[in-house]
Amino acid sequence: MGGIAWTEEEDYLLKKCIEQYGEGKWHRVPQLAGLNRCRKSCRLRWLNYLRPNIKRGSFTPQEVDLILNLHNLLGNRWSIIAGRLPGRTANDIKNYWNCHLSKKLNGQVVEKSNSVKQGSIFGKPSKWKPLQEESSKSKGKEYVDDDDQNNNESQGILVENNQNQNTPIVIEQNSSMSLGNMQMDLFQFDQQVLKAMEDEDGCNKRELWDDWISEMDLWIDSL
DNA sequence: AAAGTCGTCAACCGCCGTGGA
DNA sequence: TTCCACGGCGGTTGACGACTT
Repeated sequence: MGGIAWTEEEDYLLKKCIEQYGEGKWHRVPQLAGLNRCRKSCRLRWLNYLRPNIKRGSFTPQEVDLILNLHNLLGNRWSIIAGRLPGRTANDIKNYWNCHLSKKLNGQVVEKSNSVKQGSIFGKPSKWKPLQEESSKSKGKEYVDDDDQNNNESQGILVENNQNQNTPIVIEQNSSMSLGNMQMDLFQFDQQVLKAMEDEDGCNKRELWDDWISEMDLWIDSL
């Protein structure tokens, strides 16, 4: 483990505290619960372990499929991915990805260190690595992903991000989501979003994103 | 049986965005 | 407008059990 393990007593105190005072106000939790832990540790322990309805055990094939597809679209945005998988925590999904999926996919479509390059509808400002650093990928030009060693030639289109010019948007062609018989043409959807974004000054990005998430929710609910 | 290596995952770290003063 | 505290996030670490040599 990466730190000092929580004891049963600490878990009990934290749980009791959250039940009494509710979630939030994490800065007060250590004091209220009588724990010698920082606010972040308390929050993490609650979210990843103590919270009700947390699903334990191995991931189902459906969940894995969903993770793969969502990661392909969103990159390493584990909290958003976790939001689409009821009962699973972002930490669980991140660990699962790092232990299983990234290795499986390494050399194919996604690589752990720069997975964010793939299929992100909206570039994430600041933390996301600008594609300009990649010699073979220039702004506004089609590219062939270097990481795709299956030679599937996963081509995409780089579109300049309105908000942060260092963070291009990458949409993979032929990207779709499949789960059983369900099929969703996300590339087509992405194109609609991009078209809409071109017409805006960037201020509506959040709304577009929310719309997209809502569409995703409806789709998942329909499964 | 012992030593070395690998895989897993809970916990920590540091950064960022946001909201209030 | 600036500063600060806080919540939240993704990346990383490291302990420990399982497996291999």
